[in-house]
Amino acid sequence: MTSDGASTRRGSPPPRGRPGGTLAAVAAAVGVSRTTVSNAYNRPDQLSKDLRDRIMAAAEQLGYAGPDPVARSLRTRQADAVGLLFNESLGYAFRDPGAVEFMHGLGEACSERGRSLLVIPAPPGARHAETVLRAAVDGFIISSLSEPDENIAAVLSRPQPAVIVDAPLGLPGVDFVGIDDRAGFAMVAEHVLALGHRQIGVISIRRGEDLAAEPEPRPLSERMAAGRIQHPVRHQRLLGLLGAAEARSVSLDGIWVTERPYNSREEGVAGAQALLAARPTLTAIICITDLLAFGVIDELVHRGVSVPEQITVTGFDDVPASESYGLTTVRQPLEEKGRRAIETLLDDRPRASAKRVMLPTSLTVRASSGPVR
Amino acid sequence: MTSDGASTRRGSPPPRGRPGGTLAAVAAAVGVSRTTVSNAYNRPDQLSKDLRDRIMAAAEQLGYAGPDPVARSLRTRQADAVGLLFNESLGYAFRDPGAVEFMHGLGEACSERGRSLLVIPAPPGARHAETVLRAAVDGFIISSLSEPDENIAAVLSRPQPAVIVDAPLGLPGVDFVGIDDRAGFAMVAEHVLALGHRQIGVISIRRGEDLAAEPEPRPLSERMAAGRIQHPVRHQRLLGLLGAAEARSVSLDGIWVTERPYNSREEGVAGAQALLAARPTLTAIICITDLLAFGVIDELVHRGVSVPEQITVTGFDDVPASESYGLTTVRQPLEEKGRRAIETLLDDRPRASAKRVMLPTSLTVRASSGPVR
DNA sequence: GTGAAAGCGCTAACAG
DNA sequence: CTGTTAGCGCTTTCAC
Repeated sequence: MTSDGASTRRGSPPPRGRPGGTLAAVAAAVGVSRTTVSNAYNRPDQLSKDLRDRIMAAAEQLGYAGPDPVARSLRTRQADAVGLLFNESLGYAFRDPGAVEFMHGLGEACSERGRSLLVIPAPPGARHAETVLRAAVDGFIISSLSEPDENIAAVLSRPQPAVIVDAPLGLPGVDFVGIDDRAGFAMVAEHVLALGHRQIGVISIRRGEDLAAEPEPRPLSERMAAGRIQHPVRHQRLLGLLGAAEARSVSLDGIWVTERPYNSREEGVAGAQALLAARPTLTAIICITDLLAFGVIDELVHRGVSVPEQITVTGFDDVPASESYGLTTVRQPLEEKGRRAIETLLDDRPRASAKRVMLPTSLTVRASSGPVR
Repeated sequence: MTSDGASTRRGSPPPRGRPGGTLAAVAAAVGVSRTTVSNAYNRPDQLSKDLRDRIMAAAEQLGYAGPDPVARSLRTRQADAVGLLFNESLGYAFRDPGAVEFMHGLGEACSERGRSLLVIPAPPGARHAETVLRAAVDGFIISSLSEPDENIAAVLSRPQPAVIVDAPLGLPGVDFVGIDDRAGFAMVAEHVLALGHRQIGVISIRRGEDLAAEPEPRPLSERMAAGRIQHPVRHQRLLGLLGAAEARSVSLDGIWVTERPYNSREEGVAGAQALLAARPTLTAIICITDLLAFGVIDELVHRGVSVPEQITVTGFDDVPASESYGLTTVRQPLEEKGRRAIETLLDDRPRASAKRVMLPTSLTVRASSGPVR
């Protein structure tokens, strides 16, 4: 396991770095009490300017950079930091433009409130509960994890508040910020169906386990029936598609789905290849994310297949690059999701029950979708 | 100013969230000493399994999630987190694939050591010294900031160790991890020169101030002479180009540079347009980053200009996408840079002097560069 | 304006 | 295996 370094903590390993005095030392040097030095830093208006200057001078000379953050936190019971539990390894998270937008919102909202963001990677399967339990934060953002997760359990066991973003769904008593993935995805699906498409390929994502065992495209109905453990967000989106088809009484027989291990442009390429090989007659490819759709478009262009004349392509998220790609997709306010998450987490007003913030989605029709021919 | 929220901290605002007992309460409930409970969590092998189980049961019942991280940190003098001071706003940082690779390395290295990453955005001009001073971390990574920076001063005033990545250069006594940007950039420059190019456009980046005042391309020699404050990394790269030209006794007259406000594909497009408008005869465009080069290639393809037959394009960094772009560039081990930074920061062995880790760069020639014709 | 006293919650010797 | 003793460095009443 990886998180072992932390538990191997015995003896008193003198931490590296310069010594750095203490508040008490400064007080002694100036000949005042600790209170006064503390005031010099925290309530400058409580001292004469002259005394304050003398204290700061002494501090500087002693190499004292100000109150120790940890000690201060212990005393004030505020860590001035927010923990972010992410569903991916850090590096992977940063590669996903949707995640990036979201984190941007988080980051800005934190800055505005003088909080830092403590990023805690929680890739599926990794045992980082230790890390979660050791995080000095005022609260946690849990971002689109699947439910049975030891990290979530760890977060919820802690006394600090938490807000869940996107998933898991419906954890009782925990604040939630997200979108209606099902309704949102139903919008693109309906759009594609309305254009007359009946032979449709779907590219979704599935992580972990025995993925290699069944990478081949298969009918959507079969896939849904299999009901394997699936990420809630993905699952909701597929349900939206299903609902749209049912609403129109469209047969599910023409809808096939392939599942890829990552959300990346490359997997979009591979997904398109797999789909086209298995179902050469399809007229539309619906992707569960924009990134996958980019890969699909790349592949189709590469093959000389015109979009949307020959094949319609759609995404989901509306990340910044989607506009230049002319991608038909569903917009969700990613950045705002981040902001609202922080806002909700740090909102001190007492509440009767868990808060539930649902952000709007909207269909954005661009050049990548057109009527079937 | 933004960091004000933090300083408005008076009175004792009872933090939200469930109450959550203390170690002492658990000890009392079980009828043992605090040491024993502490041991139950930190040195499980020091107790009988039976007693430990009883303790854990009592803890669970009391809603005690384990030792308070802040109190533990105060006692052990370890925060189990490292601070990352970044030169950009969070969102912008994540948009840069080079930065993403680097952070990936940081993240992985942190995970392996059971550390979290506390991200502190430090966009130029923002006054986040307060945030830096309040961060509960074991040390700081300072990532490619320009020198006169209040945040750097704040970090260095603290007793914790720090390591500088890429820039600022040559801060005495502080560990450094980076590459030789000058020598690295000289490699591509020399490559382009060797291919016979003499009419060369350069796209660099400049942030802040009166940028709008002089966005027009101008001769490189003029730009270097202007000697405006410039980001060290960019400056070193341009120096590398200069050196390569001098080594070949190539006249600087044919080399023109445009500076863009961001490192993005879009700015690459704009840069190419500006350069081509000002210098229609150029046969090569050298970019200071891969991302800019992608934009240049996009624009050239869009114009029907063939690369490299008509115009050679080069980048710098060798981010993952560069391979599929067929971009000639200089490879730097971005992810390893992240790993080594953490490694260096957390290396407890006493050292005589500041460590200086220089990572290798190498020229990667792909399809985007060719002989002048 | 300034100080004395009392802990925040925990872990690390050291004895038993 | 378990308990006793001492703080880590700071902020905060409350009095002067």
